Amino acid sequence: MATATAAQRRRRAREEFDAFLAACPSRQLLDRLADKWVALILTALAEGEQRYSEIARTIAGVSQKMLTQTLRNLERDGILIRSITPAVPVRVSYRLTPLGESLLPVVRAIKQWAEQNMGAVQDARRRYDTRH
Amino acid sequence: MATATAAQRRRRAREEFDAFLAACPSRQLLDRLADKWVALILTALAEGEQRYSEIARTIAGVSQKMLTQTLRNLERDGILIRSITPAVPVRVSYRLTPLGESLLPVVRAIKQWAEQNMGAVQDARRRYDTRH
DNA sequence: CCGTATCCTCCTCGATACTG
DNA sequence: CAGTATCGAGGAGGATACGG
Repeated sequence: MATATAAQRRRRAREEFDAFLAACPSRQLLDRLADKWVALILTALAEGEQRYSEIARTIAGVSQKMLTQTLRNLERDGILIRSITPAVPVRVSYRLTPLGESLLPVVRAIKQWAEQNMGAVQDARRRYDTRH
Repeated sequence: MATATAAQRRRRAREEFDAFLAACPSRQLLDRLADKWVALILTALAEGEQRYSEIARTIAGVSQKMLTQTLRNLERDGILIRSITPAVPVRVSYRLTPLGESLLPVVRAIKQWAEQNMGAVQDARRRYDTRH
């Protein structure tokens, strides 16, 4: 039956494309940067090493779970280093690696475009919404 | 009761932070760019005007629903223009606005960092995974 | 102080079917 | 050709409670 075959072809094409996207470096980077808390963490650590609780205070809206999870992901990616000072209570600090620091210009480029142009985007949205 | 008050304070702090993030230009831009299909659409349109079906063919993995939805969002944001040629069947074309074109260097910066450094990230992940 | 473990909710996205 | 409408599954992320 022709329709079934067409549906199967579409499914297969999608699976292949998903595999392509999963392997795509840009896609992977975009997924990381888009994580709700990554840009904020990178910006906080741009000024130097910070303790867990300092980051948590700076980024007042983050939950413990998400902060820990995001920091772990970034550590795994080699973007930052986690160092534990064994004391009571323990002291855990995070700082950017050179790889992490090399990401800062990209974050700043995004920030700069946003600050220069999101106003125009807002205007465009208002115009669109009144027309439709 | 002290615990209830602390919980309420946390909730309130989070709500304020959420409002801050919702208004943050960088956050808004990041959310757009991170949309699964936006970077691909921008890249496709970087070469010039394209018809709906051309974009759909180029981005083989996208569903009709998501392609239309993403294109509408980008049109609403003033990133691209949708033009309809009344014929049978109708012909709908999309092209970047100057605002949309100004976004291309940002996308390219992301792409460039990814292509240069995601290899290092992959290596870091492998090292991390074998250690843990 | 710095987490881990569960549960639960919202929201995105894909599948499918239908239309001018 | 270029959509729109509806439904359902899965995952992200927050609330809460507990642990070294």
